Amino acid sequence: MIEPPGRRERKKAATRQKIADTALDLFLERGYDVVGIRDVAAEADVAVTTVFAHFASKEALVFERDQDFEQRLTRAVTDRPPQEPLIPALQREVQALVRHCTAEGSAPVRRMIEGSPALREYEESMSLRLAQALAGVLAADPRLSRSATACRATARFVIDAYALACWADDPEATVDEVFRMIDAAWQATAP
Amino acid sequence: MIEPPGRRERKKAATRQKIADTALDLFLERGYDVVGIRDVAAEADVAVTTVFAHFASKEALVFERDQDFEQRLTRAVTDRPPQEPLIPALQREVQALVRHCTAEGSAPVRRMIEGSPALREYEESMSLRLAQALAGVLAADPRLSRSATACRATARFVIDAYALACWADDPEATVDEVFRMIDAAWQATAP
DNA sequence: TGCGAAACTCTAACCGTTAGGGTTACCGTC
DNA sequence: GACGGTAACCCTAACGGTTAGAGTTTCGCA
Repeated sequence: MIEPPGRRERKKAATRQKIADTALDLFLERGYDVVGIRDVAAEADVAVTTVFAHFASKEALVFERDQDFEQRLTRAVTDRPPQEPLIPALQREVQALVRHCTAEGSAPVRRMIEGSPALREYEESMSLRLAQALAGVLAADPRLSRSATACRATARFVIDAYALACWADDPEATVDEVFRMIDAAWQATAP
Repeated sequence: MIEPPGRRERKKAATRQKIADTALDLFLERGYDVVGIRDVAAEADVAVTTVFAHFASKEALVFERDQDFEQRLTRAVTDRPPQEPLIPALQREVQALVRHCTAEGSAPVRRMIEGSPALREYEESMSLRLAQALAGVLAADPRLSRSATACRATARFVIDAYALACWADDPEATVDEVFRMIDAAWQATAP
């Protein structure tokens, strides 16, 4: 099924990777806001337009690592075992995502995000998209049958847990504590 | 105590007001993204730099109306009667804020916000600031004595209720429903 | 009256982003 | 193996938000 990609696709992927790597290196080395897109393009030896052919914005260069969060979260809901309750399944997945974000090597990147309002805003807007996707699968799950409002609220609460934990001193404990609240909130929506 | 402001301050306020009014008029009339800052400045008969002396960004021109949300929310917590429980007090205030945002005259503005990703992102980032301020007063309230995490989570949940209701078909019912969830979540944090 | 400062002005740029249009390199087909 | 289509890439030039710098007007106050 999986054909080995042709030269064309390999070159494209290589270009994308090189841009992302170069950008992150430059950002970490000199600072996010003193490095311009033109610098990144020059260092990666591509045209500025090529950068924007691969990435929608300067901020997107920083968050390439967590592209698949949306899929992971929605699958945690749709692919959970038949009798598995919703909240613990979500909690496990959020723990995994948070671990990924607060891993050893991610510390400099997180410090960089913390220091740039533009990056923090971008992360928030990603979270919003995440919450909307999650609300969608919650509303569609026949095992749940909750109101659209309950689904949307729960989705946002879950993303809140993720966002809070990413910046907390003790991420794992934060997820647990917030999910205790989410569980209570979810029970309160039982039809 | 309150001195009548001198000519200087009155002129400054008038300039600010004129810029905001002109901007909103132009935005609603021609569309947010086809109207540039230079257009606004020209129509208001001021320099572009003056616009930015009064407003931090183009988006801020649209949201001048709800500057005091932060103060209103925090006061709803700190100024509530001695024995008044937290959640209903917050719920009332959120209802008021939502009513303000979904009032008759606000419809065109909300449609404009809906149509512009930049404006929606800006609104989200304002919400984040709101949640942080709220978390602060919750943590400081001696009547509550909950963990910092519980305060932060609750604050975000409350802002979620506000954000969801602003875009819901039935804002008032949405606030009520989400606050039923928030109440359950908050009870679950009792020490 | 005159001084200091705040409000405002103009000019000229910086930076992210995009449109337009051209070149190269790969892929599938005859 | 030549060949046409097209995806990836390039360059130039611009647009629009935003800011620095430096000058001018207007106000408040001594």
